[in-house]
Amino acid sequence: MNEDMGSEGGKNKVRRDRETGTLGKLVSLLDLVALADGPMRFTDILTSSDQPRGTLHRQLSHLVEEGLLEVDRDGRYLIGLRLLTFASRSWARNEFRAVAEPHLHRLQEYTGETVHLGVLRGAEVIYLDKVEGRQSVRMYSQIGNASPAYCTGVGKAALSALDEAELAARISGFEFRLYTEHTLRGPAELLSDIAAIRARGHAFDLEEHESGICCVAAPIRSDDGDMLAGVSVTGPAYRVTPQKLQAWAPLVVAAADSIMMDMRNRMGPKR
Amino acid sequence: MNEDMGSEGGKNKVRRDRETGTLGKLVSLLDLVALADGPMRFTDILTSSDQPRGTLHRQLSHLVEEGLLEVDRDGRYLIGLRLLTFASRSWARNEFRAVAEPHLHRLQEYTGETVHLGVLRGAEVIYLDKVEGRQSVRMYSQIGNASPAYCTGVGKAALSALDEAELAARISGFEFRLYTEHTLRGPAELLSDIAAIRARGHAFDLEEHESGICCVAAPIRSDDGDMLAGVSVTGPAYRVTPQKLQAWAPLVVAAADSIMMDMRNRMGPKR
DNA sequence: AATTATGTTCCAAATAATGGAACTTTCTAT
DNA sequence: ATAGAAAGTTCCATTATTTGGAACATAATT
Repeated sequence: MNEDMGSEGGKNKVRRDRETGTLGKLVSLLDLVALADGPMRFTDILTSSDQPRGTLHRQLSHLVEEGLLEVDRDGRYLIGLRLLTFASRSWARNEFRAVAEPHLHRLQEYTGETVHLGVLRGAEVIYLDKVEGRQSVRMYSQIGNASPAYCTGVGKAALSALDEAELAARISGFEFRLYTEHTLRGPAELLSDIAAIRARGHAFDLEEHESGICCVAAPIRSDDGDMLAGVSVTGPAYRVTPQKLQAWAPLVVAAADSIMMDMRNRMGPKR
Repeated sequence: MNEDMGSEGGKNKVRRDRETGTLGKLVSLLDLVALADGPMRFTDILTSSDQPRGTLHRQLSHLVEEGLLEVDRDGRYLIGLRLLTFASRSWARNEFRAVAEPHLHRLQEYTGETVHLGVLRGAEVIYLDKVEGRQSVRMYSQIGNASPAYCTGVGKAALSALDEAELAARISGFEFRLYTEHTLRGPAELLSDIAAIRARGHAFDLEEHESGICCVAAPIRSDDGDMLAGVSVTGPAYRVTPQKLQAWAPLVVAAADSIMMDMRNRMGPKR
C-alpha cells in the first residue's frame, strides 16, 4: 500500500523504494531540504543523500531551474517559493475545505477557541484550515502541516471511522514516538482510545502531541469512505478544561455532520 | 475576482524548452493541472499535453504516487495536498518573511487596511504574507499567489529598485494584459511610472490589477540586490482615497526600510 | 603561495523514459 | 439489455536521459 513513512522520524536517505523513477529521487531531495533546519550547502545534501556528486549537482540545478528549490546568496539550497504558488492553488481549489469553511467559523465563534480541519493521509493528518479568534501572530502556521494521526484529536477521530481491518492495517505502519508524557504509547493504548471514541462519537487530545494543548474532535467521512477527515476545537489546557471540552463535543460533532451533509449534497448529483 | 493565471502566458503545452529533462515535463503537468478550473480527466490532460497515452499515464501515476497530484473518486486529477505540506515548510522557514512580520503588523494596525509582502520572481510577484484587520473570510487566499509585477504596487515598487539595464531586460519579457481600464498598457507607460516611483520612493496601484482596489507600496532590496521585494497597504478605492495613500506613503517606506535594516543585521554577520 | 575543501563539467555505460499497439473497462445510445 | 464507442491501462522493443567516476575549476584556509 502507500507506505507514507513518518516524515518526522526518518533518516532521510534519498533512494527509497517507492517506484517512481526519477521523480521519486527528486522529491526525496525536496523533502530532505524541506525538513532541514535551515539552508543546506551542496556538501550537506551530498552527505545525506548518498548520490554521486555529478548526479546530485544536475538534480539540484534542475530543481532550482524549475523553482522548486532556491539558492541563497551563499549558494545554499532552500525550498522554493514556487511550491507556495502550487500550494495556494491546491488550497484555493479544495472543495472540501470550501464546504467546511462556514462551519469552522461558526464553531470558532461559539467556542472562542481555535478550530482546525484536517484530513488523514497515511499515518498523518494534514491540516487544511485553521480558524483563530483573535488574530494571533502565527497566522498560517498550521495550514499544510503534517502531524502523526495517533496523537492528534483530528487524527484519532478520523481513524475511528475506519473499520477494524483497515484500522489494524494502518496502525501496523505507525511509528509511536513520545511527544509528551501523555502521548499514547503504542497500538494497544491507541486501540482502546479508539474504542472509546467510537462509543462517544468524539475524540480528545489531552496534551498528547504538545504539552499544555488540548482538543476535542469529531470524524468526517465521505459516503464512499475514501476520504477521512476531522474537525477540532483546540486551546490551552488552563483555559480549555475537560468540562468545556465535554460541553463542546456535541457542537463539534454537529459541525462535522453538517460538513458531511453539505459535502454529500455537493457531490451527490455527480458520480 | 482575482483572476490570476497567465503565469507565463503560455498555451500550456507540456514540452517546453527549459532544459530540465524529465522533471520539466512533470512540473509542466503539475502546472497544467494546477491552472485548470477544476479536476481534469485523463483525456483532458492528454489533449492539452501532447504526450503519448502510455507516457502520460505513467507520468501521472508517478505524480500521484508521490502525492503531488491526487485522483478524485471519479478518476479525475487534481493538485495534491503534499504540495501544501512542502509549502508550509517553505513559508515557515522563510527568514525574510519572519523578519518582516512585526513590521507588517505595525503597518496594519496603523492604517487599518490590509498589508501585503511580496517578492519579485521573474515577471511576477509572489505574495509571501498578508495581514488583515478584521479577520475576513478569505484568510489564506493571497499567500503564494503570483501576480504580474507590472500591475501591482509591490511589483512596480520592486522593479523600481532595478538599474536601467536589468529593468529593460526584464520588461522585454513582460506580456502586458489589460486587467482593468487602468492597467498600464505597455513598456512605455510602465517605464514612465517607474521613473515617478523612483523620484517619490513609493509606488501606487490605482485599480490597475483589480477594479476598485488601490494600494501604496515601497521597495525592499537586499544589500547585494539579488532579492527584490515590496510591502504595500491595500484597500477598496471608496475607503482608501488618493489622499490617504499619499499620507501613508512615508509609513510604508519606513516599514520597508526597517525590514531592510533588520534583514541586514540578521544576514550581516554571516557571509 | 601552497594546500585543502568545495563546487562544476565531461562522457561512456547503465538505466529509465518513450510511444505505438493491443487490451480492458466504462460510458452512451439504441 | 446490447452493441459500439470512448476512456483508461498494460506491454515491450527502441530511444533518450540519467548516472557516476574522474578530471577540472574555483573558493576558502593556512
